[in-house]
Amino acid sequence: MKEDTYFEAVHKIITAGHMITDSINRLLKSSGSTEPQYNVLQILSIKKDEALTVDQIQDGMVQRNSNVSRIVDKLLANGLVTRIECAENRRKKDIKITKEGLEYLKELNLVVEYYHSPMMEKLEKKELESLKFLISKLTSD
Amino acid sequence: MKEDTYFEAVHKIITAGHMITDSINRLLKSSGSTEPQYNVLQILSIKKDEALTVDQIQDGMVQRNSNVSRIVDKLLANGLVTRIECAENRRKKDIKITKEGLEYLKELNLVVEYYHSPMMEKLEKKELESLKFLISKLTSD
DNA sequence: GTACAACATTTGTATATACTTATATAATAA
DNA sequence: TTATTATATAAGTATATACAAATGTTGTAC
Repeated sequence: MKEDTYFEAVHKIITAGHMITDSINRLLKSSGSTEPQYNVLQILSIKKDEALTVDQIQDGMVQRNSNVSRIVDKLLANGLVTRIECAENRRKKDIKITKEGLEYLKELNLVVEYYHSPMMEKLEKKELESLKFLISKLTSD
Repeated sequence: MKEDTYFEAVHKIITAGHMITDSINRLLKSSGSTEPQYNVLQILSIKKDEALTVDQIQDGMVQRNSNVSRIVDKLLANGLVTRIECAENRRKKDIKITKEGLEYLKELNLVVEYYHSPMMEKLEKKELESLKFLISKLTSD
């Protein structure tokens, strides 16, 4: 029955997704960080020369209910990001990753990549592309 | 590059998994429940005539760090499960879903199925099977 | 048998999260 | 202008979660 196959597939997506973030979170904690903090640093690092607002960071977060303000508070306290009032719109905040933040992110990336390395060999490139395609199709509106 | 494809695929799994559980959690809260509570009820309903221990329930949980004891406390307070000392091993607890629990679960399932119904049409049976296969392969040890 | 380790669950506690409300700024309309 | 509404972020608060420690039970070595 198709319905059963659907629920099995979705269950696999859900458990795999949670299992991966849980494992990474545990590893990151050993390095003094957390998955949400890592997530914010990563988002900021993509366009490391331009500032992002809280909203823009929120959009990229895995856990959508993350309180980015408070996560940024913590990163700020550790000198990993800067947060200044946006010049054009003083409601917004310009948040940027610092040089220290980028350095620290590199360390965290090593930990995360080490976690992924065995999994990375499990599927061929074609299979990974197929996986991407199928999930995109499933979650499209 | 294969590595990029890998990370894109994994990112899709993670965001899809979290997005689905978040959405379902929000819906369940409108029905007076939560995703973890629903998860426990579902696990208990599969073998509804035999009791499960805290450990066995834990194994089936999406969020592995769920404190099953406390989730069961809440279900118990609402009469949805029973919890008695296991006869063979008094360290264990025999937890069972009640008739009320099964009825309530039916209601929750309607809500959850309604959420899934549009997504269920997105992929063909063959595609769902392929998805299952790929995630299994990715997460196998 | 008594001690000691292992096991199953619960409880304590600090932190994080979800959700609401508040604050401040900006945009719009009368 | 000055209300009014919308927007962006932060703060308040209750609940949930993560992790450690405690409790009670069983298994095992001596």
